[in-house]
Amino acid sequence: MAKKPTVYDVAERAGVSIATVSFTFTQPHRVRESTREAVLDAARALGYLPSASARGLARGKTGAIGLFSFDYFGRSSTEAARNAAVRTARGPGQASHDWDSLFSDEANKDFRLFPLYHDEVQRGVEMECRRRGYVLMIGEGHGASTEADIAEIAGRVDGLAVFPNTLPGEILRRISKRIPVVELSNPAEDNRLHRVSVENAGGMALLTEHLIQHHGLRHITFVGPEGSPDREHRFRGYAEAMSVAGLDIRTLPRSGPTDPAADVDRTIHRLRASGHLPQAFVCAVDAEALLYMDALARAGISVPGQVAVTGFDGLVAGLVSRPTLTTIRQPMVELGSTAASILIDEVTKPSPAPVVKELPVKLMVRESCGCGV
Amino acid sequence: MAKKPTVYDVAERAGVSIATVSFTFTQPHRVRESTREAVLDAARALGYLPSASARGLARGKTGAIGLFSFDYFGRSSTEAARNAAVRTARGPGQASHDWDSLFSDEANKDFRLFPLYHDEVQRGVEMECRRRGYVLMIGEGHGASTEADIAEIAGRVDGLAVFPNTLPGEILRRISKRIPVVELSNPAEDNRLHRVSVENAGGMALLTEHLIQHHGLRHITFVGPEGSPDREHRFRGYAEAMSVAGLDIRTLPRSGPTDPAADVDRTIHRLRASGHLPQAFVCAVDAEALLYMDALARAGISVPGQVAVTGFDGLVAGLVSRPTLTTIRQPMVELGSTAASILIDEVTKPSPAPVVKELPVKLMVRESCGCGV
DNA sequence: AGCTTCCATCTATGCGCTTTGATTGAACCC
DNA sequence: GGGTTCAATCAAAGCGCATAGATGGAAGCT
Repeated sequence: MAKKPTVYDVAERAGVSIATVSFTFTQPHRVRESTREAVLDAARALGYLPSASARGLARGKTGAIGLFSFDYFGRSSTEAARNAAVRTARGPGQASHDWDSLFSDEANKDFRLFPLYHDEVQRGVEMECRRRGYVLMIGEGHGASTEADIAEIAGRVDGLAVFPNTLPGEILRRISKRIPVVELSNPAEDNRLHRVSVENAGGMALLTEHLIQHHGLRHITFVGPEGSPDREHRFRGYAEAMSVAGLDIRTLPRSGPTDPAADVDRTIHRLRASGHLPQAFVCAVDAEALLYMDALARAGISVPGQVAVTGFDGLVAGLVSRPTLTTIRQPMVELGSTAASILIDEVTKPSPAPVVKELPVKLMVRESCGCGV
Repeated sequence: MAKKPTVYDVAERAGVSIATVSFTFTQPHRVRESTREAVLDAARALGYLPSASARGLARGKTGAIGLFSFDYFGRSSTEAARNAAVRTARGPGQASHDWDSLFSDEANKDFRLFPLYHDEVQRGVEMECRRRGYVLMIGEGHGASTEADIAEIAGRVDGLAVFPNTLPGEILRRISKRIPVVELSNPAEDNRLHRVSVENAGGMALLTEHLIQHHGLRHITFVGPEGSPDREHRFRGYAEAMSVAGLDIRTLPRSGPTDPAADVDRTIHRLRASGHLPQAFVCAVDAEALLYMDALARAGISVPGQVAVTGFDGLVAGLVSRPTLTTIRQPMVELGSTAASILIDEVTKPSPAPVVKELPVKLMVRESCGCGV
């Protein structure tokens, strides 16, 4: 690691001023061909690479977009996907703790075995950044990220995309005064950030209507972990479709994030005991649906024979599960690329008002609703 | 986007010098409690965030690690995983072009549906970076990346991890003079980069021995796309195990990357016609194994009944395929975290010689070799 | 020839921060 | 009380680059 060469070194070797060196890299047309060659030769010979820090400082822009994502440990959705994979791979008879024996690497538990929601979104961001000549900086956080964590990212990008519930609202508001911030969900509060979301309500209404009209179901219960704005919007779609059809709206709480599988087992048991098992569980997210399919299988209840189950997201896990999962697929990659696009536009030319986009979703009719079995 | 506040603004508001502001953020113990509070209050009031560019320039380090990865379009391994997913989801009778109808988003073809090799490695890099207080910068490339592409990344990180075949060797060598570079594979040439790889030869030997000793197979053919150093090392392991057992070494070329499925179909057809179908195909990578399992199924040949198939990598796709794939699992997450770790160590305290690590692999005995069916 | 234009290049400044070495008081000691 | 120490703070010098404005010279025009 020899001392890093700078514009000064290149300029000296090429016999020009540093301005000329800078120009040959940033505005080649302003430099005569012959001198340009000389500069490039010198740069090559010295192994020169422009320092992004200096460049960013001088220009007042970094040329990078940040994505603030989850950290991956202990998230229940990840758990659910893990379990789904095990069930699929080993058949319903196998307990899910077999997982570790499949992939165990003592020092290296592998928590991430399906491309989940945020993975696909990240891919979209990457693609758009690349297309527009930006680079991507990845940060990870959890609700309680410290100021320092986030400054580490926010200080080095021109725009920031964040998943919901990864950063405290107050910090987000502060950051958004300096750089554009786009949030990837329906609004939890009116914080005037840029925003890209999907047709949560419309999609869920569509799905619910499918169960009502195509399958003639009437006892349909909505389930799913509370606390996310997306969940509320989806519930609204379900509720609307049920009202229109003159059906009762029913929803079940979840006691908590500890051992969700056992929690769902208890719920199923209680419902069956009281004779109130619904004809369908409409779940707020795929991960929850997989959890319910698992629990129903354990209880010896056939899906979709006795009870239908649906999800929302469109994870690959729902495509390889048995039965395959009827769900609403979000355009996750597009979600990411749209977010990046908004940010880059804002960097270039700020708009006075927050940009809000809602992307269409798509009903994926598969087996778990009772179709095609 | 009001004018971004700087140390000067904070210093003025807090009634101190900029040095004191800097110290309260970087060496809090050096400033008196009361002034520290004053500075932090001022910073909060102004919405101050330190500029990473300025900081990087002043410190001579950026605090970021780069990962140079593939771009995702048109890669055959991705194709193979896609097809495996379809086969799994729809049963062997369904053609794989059904895929698009499953997930179609006109404007947004979704090429990335399983966590492939590089996804898992990336996760490892992310984890280690986070643990050590670095941020991650993602770049994507293809063999022909321009100098400018790569400078964009290399100029803004303290260390760079690269997948093999993503950057021309000469550029890599140049970059490695300025910042540590670690390559994620066995060496293609002796370029004196840092390196982390896995026991390619040993793992493949182990797998081959399993087929020979446990299943008593004797006609075993090695297949897999050429051109990667990893492939060569794996072939060596296979060849050694065969030699030790006194068996013939056989390998099949692949005609090219265009329509690999048809290519494999032809290969199978030709082998069967000539009566030389082997008892097992030992594949250099999981993706290739999935391709062979597909082709064999299309030809009406039972796996593992008539022919065994094995892979190498340990992708999730091989866990959900039918039959499940016997393979060698690489510790991919650990591969990534080790790479990041090497880089960060080098940034802190450069070592005189290239650091080379080889990680252990693990034999995953599943169904496609003939076990447990 | 004398004028203007225009192009290629250079000089000089500043981007926001870190860090060294200097300065100032206050506390301490004999 | 004079000298010593130490903690807290500050002034100033870069870090490597972009860029506005200055400069000089060649070409074009009358």
